[in-house]
Amino acid sequence: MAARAVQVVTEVAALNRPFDYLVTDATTHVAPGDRVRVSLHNRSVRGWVVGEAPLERELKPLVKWLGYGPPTNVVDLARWASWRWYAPWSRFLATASPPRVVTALPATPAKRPLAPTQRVTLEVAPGVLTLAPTIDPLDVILSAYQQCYDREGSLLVLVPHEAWARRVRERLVRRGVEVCDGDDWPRVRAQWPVVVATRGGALAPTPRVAGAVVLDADDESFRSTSAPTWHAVDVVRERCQRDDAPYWLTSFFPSPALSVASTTAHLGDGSDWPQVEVVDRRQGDPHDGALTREVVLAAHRALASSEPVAVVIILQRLGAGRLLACAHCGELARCAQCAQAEQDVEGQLACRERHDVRARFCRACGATKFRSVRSGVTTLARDVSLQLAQPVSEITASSSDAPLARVVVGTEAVLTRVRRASLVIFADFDQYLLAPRAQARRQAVSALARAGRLVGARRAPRGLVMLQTRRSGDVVVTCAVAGNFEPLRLEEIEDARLLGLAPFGARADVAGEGAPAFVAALPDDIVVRQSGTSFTLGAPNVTRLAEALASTPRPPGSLRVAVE
DNA sequence: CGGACAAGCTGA
DNA sequence: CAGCTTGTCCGG
Repeated sequence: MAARAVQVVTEVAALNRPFDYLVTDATTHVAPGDRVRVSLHNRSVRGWVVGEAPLERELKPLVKWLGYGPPTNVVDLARWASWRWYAPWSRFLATASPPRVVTALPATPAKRPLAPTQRVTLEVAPGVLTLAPTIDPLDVILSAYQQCYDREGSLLVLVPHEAWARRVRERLVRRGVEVCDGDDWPRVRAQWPVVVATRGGALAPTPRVAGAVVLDADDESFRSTSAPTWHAVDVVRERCQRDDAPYWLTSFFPSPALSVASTTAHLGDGSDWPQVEVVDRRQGDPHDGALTREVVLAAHRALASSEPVAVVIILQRLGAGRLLACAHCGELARCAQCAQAEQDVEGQLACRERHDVRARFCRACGATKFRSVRSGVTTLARDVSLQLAQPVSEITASSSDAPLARVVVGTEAVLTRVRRASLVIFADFDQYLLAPRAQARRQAVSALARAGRLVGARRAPRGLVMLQTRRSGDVVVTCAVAGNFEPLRLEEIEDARLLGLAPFGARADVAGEGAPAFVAALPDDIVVRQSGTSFTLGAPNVTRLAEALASTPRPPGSLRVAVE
């Protein structure tokens, strides 16, 4: 047999290119994607075979075949991702590889058709789907499964969190679908009929995708928080285009990046959103406690219902949501005008609206020492318990599953822990509206949607969501009342267009010792703004940004590039 | 990245 | 001039 050579990308991230090695008698079966051990500069390193190489000179031999790696389509996809997010190819190959060596693959089961009784009549066209809260996303998955049934390859289903992924798998198994966990590397590699995974599943090592579904595609968890900051939804879109496969992206409220230039469809209408009532705190009695009079009345009506959990009260603490309490008497620092909590503002005290910037002393006892109170939820729970004369359960992301009282107070974590309620109250909706990050408003819509699931928009009697706010004219609030978020979506698209945000532009942050030299060498059409020691790049689109980054020589010194 | 090797510095 | 540090180069 003729001698053969292969290209190998190593785990040495700084060497972001392949090296050629000779295939030995012991490694004749190596195929692209396989994990191998090679000798590089007198070091023994692991790597991935990424292709065949010409045999034009003396080459070092492959040291060892270690096991299976991603299939060729994912090797290519990883290379695309490394270009798109300016990161080493090996980083994405590692994401698509098994944590432990895999030397054997299971046999793939045949796809099984859904039982006629379980078929969904709903036929959802591929694209971006605006899903009202009461629509069960499982119907979208089943519809996608039916539509992709005759296509070769796996149906890839991505969900934001593992707990949700587990629930989706269980429900699909009950319907007789051959489904596997995205972490079950050998099965995914063997092209299992359906793969349900979280973010990393975008690079699932299935040799071919028949189609893909991403639930809650706007969820932040689809973006990697550590470098490279790649986005699973972009990877899925690219992957489906490569395999000529359809994809469905669901969202309560599609972001501009998702909905512009995609076919979008709506599932459900205004009546699938909860009934929303606004309580304007500007007109309320300032002596009301944490809950206004209207809310207390509504809570008592809800307590008369038969729901085990009648009332859910949400207090989202965004950003620096700390309260200051007097270290001497424990009184909270509150604004004399609006009674909202005061924060430290350059050594002085002031509420968020800066009604009265005053010296640091306690109004009750005059002491000047304050301590920071972490738990706004605890304080609220105590107030609510007094106001409603009811026992109250507290839920935060860290609390354990204890039996719940009929009134539950907590952070947004409540929305995932409680299944049903007849009334959901947002104690301070302004937390979302006043937060500096634009993302907070999106979070508000998502929280409203999840609250809608709790109170069941279609159930009779229809449940209720109440918003305590001082900004009743805010577009988020008016959309919530109307059960129609189209005005907010159009506003977001306009903002994105003006600011050159996705999909109307692409950005990257560049930092490190090499950053000044690097940005100076970029092509002219890349806009560079300096902010402190780092730089922000702006380009007309992601393709142009990636091209510009790839074509610019890397200067000596460290360089951290975060695309988008 | 990290090993190899060369050039530079130090001290007896 | 041995022995050590620091810098630059380059990998198949």
